[in-house]
Amino acid sequence: MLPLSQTTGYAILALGCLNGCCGRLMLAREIAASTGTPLPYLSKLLHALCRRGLIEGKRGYRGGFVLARPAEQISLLEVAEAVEGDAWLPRCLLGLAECSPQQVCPAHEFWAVERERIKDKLRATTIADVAAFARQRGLVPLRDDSRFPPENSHSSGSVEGGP
Amino acid sequence: MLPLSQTTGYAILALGCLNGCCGRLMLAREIAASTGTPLPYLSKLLHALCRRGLIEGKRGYRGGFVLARPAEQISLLEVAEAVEGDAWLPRCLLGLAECSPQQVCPAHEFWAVERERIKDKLRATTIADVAAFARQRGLVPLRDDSRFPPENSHSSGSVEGGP
DNA sequence: TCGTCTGATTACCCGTCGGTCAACAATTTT
DNA sequence: AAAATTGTTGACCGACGGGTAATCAGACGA
Repeated sequence: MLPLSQTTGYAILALGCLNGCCGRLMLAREIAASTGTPLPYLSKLLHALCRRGLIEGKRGYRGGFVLARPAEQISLLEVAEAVEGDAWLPRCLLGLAECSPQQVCPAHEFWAVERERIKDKLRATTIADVAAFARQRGLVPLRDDSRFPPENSHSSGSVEGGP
Repeated sequence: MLPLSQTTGYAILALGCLNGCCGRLMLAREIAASTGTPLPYLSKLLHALCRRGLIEGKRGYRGGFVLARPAEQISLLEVAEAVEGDAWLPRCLLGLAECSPQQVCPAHEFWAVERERIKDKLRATTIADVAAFARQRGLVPLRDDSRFPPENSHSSGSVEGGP
């Protein structure tokens, strides 16, 4: 259960990325560039997050993604459960398949407490908190507004092309 | 890093099993039956534990396995590191590949503390503690002494039987 | 309607983990 | 030496996570 998968890490970064782009649609391509996630892989992940109601996607011309709710209302626990699915079930710390309330392993009580502590931490941490981390990496503030021509100007929206 | 793998669980049960068979050689077949581990899979695992110096094996007729040290001196942390190997390296709780002391994730400090707490628990728990769990399952006390005809009334525990 | 932009989907590749099978090698008894 | 017993080893399999490529399908502007 414990260390979240790399895929969940991608999801967390992607959501943090969307948070930096307040209200505006963000392209999967941009999120991929910002977070360092392979675009095709990210695409599937984003779709899954759509199905789970964490973000909203719009396809076609001027499509993209937005957070479905304010970042402060999306906990990492929610993200973890959305991405990890059934793998998020509590397992015995020692890897004992037979460990149960009837047959408790030597670390059973300890692990129950720790697990709850960790879940509490994930519950208390939100996507908004992740923004600070993302900003450290200089990844969020892309804000390539050339994609959103201000209607009163007809500037060509050539999307740079990246490094 | 955290929930130990199923394989480590097998190793823990196997070692606990050997503990119940104080000093005597135990067959891989018996360990497999007692712990519910597939025999061929267990065989490789036992061999790995031999290489890591946790147990000693003897092949051929009247072969088997014994603990290399008293069960009280074998910590679960040692078992985990022996079985999991490099996978036991500390990873970011959130699955962030870029998480490092320079770019700390929102759970970095928290996770460092928790991880140490868990390692301490594993360090403090030994194979002797596992025996209680194994006994709960009624798995340990096989003790099929018919395999050990009393040629010498007092088994001098001559396990080493050097080459 | 057409062309283009965008996400969605399908198929496939690779490495690891848990697991199985079969052949092999070592040791002791006969 | 032969046979019986036991651990050892390599090949192989299926499932799953991470990753890639190519194609499909929806939305908008002209």
